[in-house]
Amino acid sequence: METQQPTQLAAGRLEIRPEEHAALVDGRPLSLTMRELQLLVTLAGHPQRIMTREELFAAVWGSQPRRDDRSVDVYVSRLRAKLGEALPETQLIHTHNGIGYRFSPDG
Amino acid sequence: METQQPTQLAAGRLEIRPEEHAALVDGRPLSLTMRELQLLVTLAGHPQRIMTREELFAAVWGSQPRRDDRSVDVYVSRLRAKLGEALPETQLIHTHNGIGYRFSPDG
DNA sequence: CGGAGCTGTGAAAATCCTGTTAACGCAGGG
DNA sequence: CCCTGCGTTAACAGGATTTTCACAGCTCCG
Repeated sequence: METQQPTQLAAGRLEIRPEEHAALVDGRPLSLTMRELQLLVTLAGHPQRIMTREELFAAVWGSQPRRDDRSVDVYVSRLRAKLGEALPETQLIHTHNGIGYRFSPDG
Repeated sequence: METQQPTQLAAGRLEIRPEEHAALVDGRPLSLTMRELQLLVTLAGHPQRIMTREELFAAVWGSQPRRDDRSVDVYVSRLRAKLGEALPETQLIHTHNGIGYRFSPDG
């Protein structure tokens, strides 16, 4: 069981405070939904690591995804949209075809 | 225990003087009730911080809210109405779904 | 007493979030 | 070219949450 309680995660101008339910850019919180935040926390909690959809789903939804479930993709898309609004020209979440996604603190 | 006694809180045209039981817009006092003022002071005392209903209730009512208590929401609504009258086109209090509310000095 | 204002509560109305599906685009292979 | 596999995102319906309204009890005065 991999439980982690980082009080703070940082990635350039982005700062994540899981216990405060907040993801800040320049000190200003983004309005993320619960799911979006959980997903971001999970990804950012494992920087530079390629995480499979299964891993992500398990961490955020707490169960196994159905076959052909696209929830993770949809939420990554929503998350990217909001991050992109606050941090244009920055690509924090990278796609790894056929595998999953990876969070890179440095763009 | 986090007690603070700021003699003054400012947010653009809004000025709050807790010890004088007053909230002013352009020097003109708003007529807020006790609860509304306490709520505003609490929120404004933690700018940009997402505060849960529990935190807010504890700070303003001095106890734990019942389950499914909507007092905080109702008072936020009343407070917004009065702030919105004095400062149209300004959104000082932001909702964070599933969590609580946040005060942002800059709209 | 009678009026005015504040409070908390319940419930309807409005808004937002979620999970799902499907359409679309892109790249690679045959 | 056409087909296929994969990722991205628009759209939608249902559910969950928040916002607002109405109301009844209280208190504070004149």
